Formats: sequence, structure tokens, C-alpha cells
Amino acid sequence: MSGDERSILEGYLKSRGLKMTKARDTVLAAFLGLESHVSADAVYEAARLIDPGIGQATVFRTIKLLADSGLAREACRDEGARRYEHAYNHAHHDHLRCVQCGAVVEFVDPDIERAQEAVYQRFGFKSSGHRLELFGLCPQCSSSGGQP
Amino acid sequence: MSGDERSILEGYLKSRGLKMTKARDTVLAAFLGLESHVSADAVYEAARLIDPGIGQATVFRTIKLLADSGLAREACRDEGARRYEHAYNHAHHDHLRCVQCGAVVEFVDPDIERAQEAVYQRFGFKSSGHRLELFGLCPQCSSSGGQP
DNA sequence: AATCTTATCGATAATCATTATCATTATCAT
DNA sequence: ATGATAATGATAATGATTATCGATAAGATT
Ligand SMILES: [Mn+2]
Ligand SMILES: [Mn+2]
Ligand SMILES: [Zn+2]
Ligand SMILES: [Zn+2]
Repeated sequence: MSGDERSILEGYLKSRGLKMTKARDTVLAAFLGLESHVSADAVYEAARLIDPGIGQATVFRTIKLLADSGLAREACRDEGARRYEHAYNHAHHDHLRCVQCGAVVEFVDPDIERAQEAVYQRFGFKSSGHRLELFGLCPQCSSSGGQP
Repeated sequence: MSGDERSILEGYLKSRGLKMTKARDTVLAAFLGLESHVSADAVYEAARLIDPGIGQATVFRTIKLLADSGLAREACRDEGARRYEHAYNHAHHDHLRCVQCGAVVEFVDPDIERAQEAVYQRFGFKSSGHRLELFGLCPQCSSSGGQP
């Protein structure tokens, strides 16, 4: 559970004739050291703590490699910057977000997944993934009225 | 079913001390004349056919008003520009998109909606909307192999 | 270990959709 | 009609991401 991700990245790179580099190692470590849903900029900041000379473009490029290799995935598609989350040993799930305080709950609902499959069949589509975000007010925010 | 949308916009504007203008009328007409999921740029092009002198910024601003007044809503949140769809007399629905040809099917699934409500209750959230997009291959694209 | 090919780096310019700015003009309650 | 104020259109600015490019490092081959 330590160097697994690193070997996955190495294997992915090798299979494409790409190279494992110091910078990519830095970005990987930075990403793995962060939790939940992180922006490229957050990864950039974490990477600079490891190697202050790393370039922002390299972070963007490497995050894309992480996503392609299956180590990262896009968590949501909202305003502003894209956010990524760990994909290795982190199974598919959907998100429930509080529109007031931004709290995010990750969940998997078998009924929803099953009903989605039924929709695919109804229209003869072959499934290749989905994105579901539920918006609402978390318990704290709904008890404390509307605006804080 | 003709001037309804116009009265809705007028009422919304009046309630906020805003003014009904020629430009806003133009953007509304342009938007209503388009179907399905349109970008601000598509509305801009349609609006220029009505009034060639209209400004792009005005189109962006007015589309936001249409959304706030309930006449338009964001249809999806993918790459590139935002896309809007009619919201008046166009009830909530989700989208099933072919990742190959871009075809979009609009659907409503009671089982999914019901299961979503259950998720809200499970976590004590108060619902305020959701966004669901299913991705896959449409019947045509999956029968004609992978890449066209 | 030296060499050689090629991918990668970091800095910086470029994109692209959307917003902000601002001087001029239009709207509308009076 | 008048005046207070919102709206317009041109244009600059923003912010996230991508493209460009000369210099450098990776790693296979000798
Ligand atoms: Mn998540
Ligand atoms: Mn739709
Ligand atoms: Zn909350
Ligand atoms: Zn298709």
C-alpha cells in the first residue's frame, strides 16, 4: 500500500514510451499526500514544498497522466478549477454537496446504480460511466436557518 | 403559449427594479427560437440576426437573467462553454449522452428520483436539485464498432 | 561510463469563456 | 417632458488551462 501507485504510474509510462522523472515523482507524492477533492493549484502548492522549482505546467501535465493511468479521476465539474480525487483503491461513488457550506458527502446507492442501468437498457445505450451530484442543505446549515 | 415567457421576464425584472429593454427582448426571442442545448455564443449569433448591433456582453448578461427568472437553466457542465435549455414548460429531466457522436437523450426516471430522495433523507440533507449525466454509446455507435 | 535519441522541463505566451469597467444612451416613474 | 438610474456595447481584464520553445534530463545503446 506504499509504492503501489508509483509502480502503476511507472508501468503506465513505460507502456507508452514515456519516462519516469523527478518532477513526476514529486507531483505524484504531492497528490497522494492530499485528501479529498483537490485542484491542480492545490497539488502545485504541495509539490512546491517538495521541490520549490517545479513548474505549474508540469503539474497540470502530470495530473493528466495520473488520471490517464487510473490513479486520479475528476471528482466534480463545478465553477472554477477542476477537482481531482484519488482513484486507486477508491471505488466509484457519487457526491452530495451542501450548497451553503460546501460540505461534501460521498455515497454509493445501489438503487440509483441499478436504476441507471435500466435507463441504459431502455434506450439501448452501452454504459461507460456517469456523473451524479446531489445539491442541498446539510443538517447543520438547514437548522441554522438560511444564510449564516 | 406565445407571450408567456415575455411576461415572466417582465415580471421578474419589475420585481427587481430592472428594466425591460430592446436588447433583452432580442435575446429572449433569440433564445426562444433555438432548441435543445445552446451556448451563449449560439444565442449571440441568433440575436445578431434580429439586431446586428447587439453586444456579446449583453447576451451573457441577459442569459443570466433568463436563468434567474426561471426561463432558462443550465443543461450540462462539460468541456468548453456552458449550455442552456428552455426551462419554461420544460420539466426537470436528466441526460444520457453518446460519448462517440454526442447524441443526447432526455429522460426522467422515477426510480432514480425516488432513490435520490432516499439518499437525501439518509444523510439528513434538504434537497435543492441535482445533476445527473449518463455517458455511453448510442445504439448506432455501438453497432458500428468503436471509432467511426 | 560515454554517447545519443528523444521525452520532459520550466518559463512564458496564447486560448477561451466569462466578467468587469466605463462613458454614453435608453427606460420609465414622476 | 424630465430626471434618476439602469442598460448598453466596446474593450480590457480575469482565471484556468494549453501550446510553444530552447535547454535539460532520462534511459537505452554502445
Ligand atoms: Mn469523491
Ligand atoms: Mn435537456
Ligand atoms: Zn452545510
Ligand atoms: Zn452515438
